[in-house]
Amino acid sequence: MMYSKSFVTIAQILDSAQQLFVNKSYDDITMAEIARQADVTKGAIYHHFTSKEALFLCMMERYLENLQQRLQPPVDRPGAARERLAFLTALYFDLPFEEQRVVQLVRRESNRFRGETRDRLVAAYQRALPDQIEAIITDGITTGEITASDPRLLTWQFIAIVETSLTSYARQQFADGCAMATYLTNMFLDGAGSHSEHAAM
Amino acid sequence: MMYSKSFVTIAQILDSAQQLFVNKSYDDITMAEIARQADVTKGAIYHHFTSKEALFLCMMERYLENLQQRLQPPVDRPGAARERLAFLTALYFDLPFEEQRVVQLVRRESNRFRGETRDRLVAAYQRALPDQIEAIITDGITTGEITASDPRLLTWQFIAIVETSLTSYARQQFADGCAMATYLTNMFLDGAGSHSEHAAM
DNA sequence: GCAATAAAATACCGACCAGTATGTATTTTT
DNA sequence: AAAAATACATACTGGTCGGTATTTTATTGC
Repeated sequence: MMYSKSFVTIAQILDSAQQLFVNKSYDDITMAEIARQADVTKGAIYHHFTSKEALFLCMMERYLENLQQRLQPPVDRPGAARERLAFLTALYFDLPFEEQRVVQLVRRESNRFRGETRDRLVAAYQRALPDQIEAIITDGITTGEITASDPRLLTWQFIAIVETSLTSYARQQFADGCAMATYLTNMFLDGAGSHSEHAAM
Repeated sequence: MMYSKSFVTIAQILDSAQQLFVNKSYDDITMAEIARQADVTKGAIYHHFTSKEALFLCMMERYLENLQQRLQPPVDRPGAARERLAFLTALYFDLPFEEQRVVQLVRRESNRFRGETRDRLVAAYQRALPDQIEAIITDGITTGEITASDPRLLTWQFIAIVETSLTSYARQQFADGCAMATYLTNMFLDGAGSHSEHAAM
């Protein structure tokens, strides 16, 4: 074994696929395009992946598994939910912008798939983001820091708020990812309403 | 003149297109499928619409214009931002569930288009939702009811929070659309953190 | 260094689908 | 009621793209 050549090729293919799928929709990206971007031929891709769908899934699972590990520290460590959520969000914002946007593919493209592909895609996403955030939120509810409400709904709301920042307009409003993470976390916990005891920004 | 037969046919086509596009992605829906659903032929569709893209755009513009008018009352009337936002959201939830989901097509599919199609799609969406919500939020900032922050960002956050409710799981947590609208609005204004002076639910 | 096998390139196939060309029915106008 | 315009149907085409069959090249075990 030790077909290191293969691993390099596979990584090239996955990287190229990721880059292309982020900027265009699944159907708009052709296998030939991915091959060209990866500097290999279509035959090489089909040697390593059984189908376009399998390639997409593999790329997403690789990305999401990496994301999951990257976001683990604030989940494992104890502390105030506010700080842990802000920390997790800041870690996410540390990624290159293009890599941040890959998570959006789950929502954008998952409807296209059925059966095992869809299940695995959703499961990988679940592990990478909602499960980890929900763990922090559940802790926050236990300690009374967060209002007792459905944790899953709260998780979705938090993710939704963070995702609003994935635009160039939103980026311009903040100095860096850390400031943005703090703002978004505070917005989630304190809301947009005026109440003197909290500074939302 | 005024061939009423055409208008019926056109409406059938647009209704069918809307129904199909909500449940599957743009590329997965064929013109033949739309024709079959509308009980006409592909020729009939191409008689009334120059292209698939034009049909999609026409359908969306029709929907968004209708949505805009539907959501106008709380924008025009004065009052507390909290009540106006909750009212607007409740009006939205009064739509059949399938029609609520049509707004998601803007985010899901607008990347597919370029040039005029994209511009018109985004503009129609802007008029129907963000512009109207931003008007209320801006008023809320003026009166001090909402914290002074970028109104456009706040608008996106509000929309994002409301969109989290477009799942069957979220529906099950609430008795009706009005309760859901109140919860989501309060969540936006008061946040998820515990603070005795505000009841989040 | 030589099979054996994996990796990658080339050439091609079949299905699909947006869009068109063309013909026919129906309605409106003259 | 003839002419003209509109509405719709059918059959077809051109091109695209996922996938495969086959050949060539590189790598590995012996």
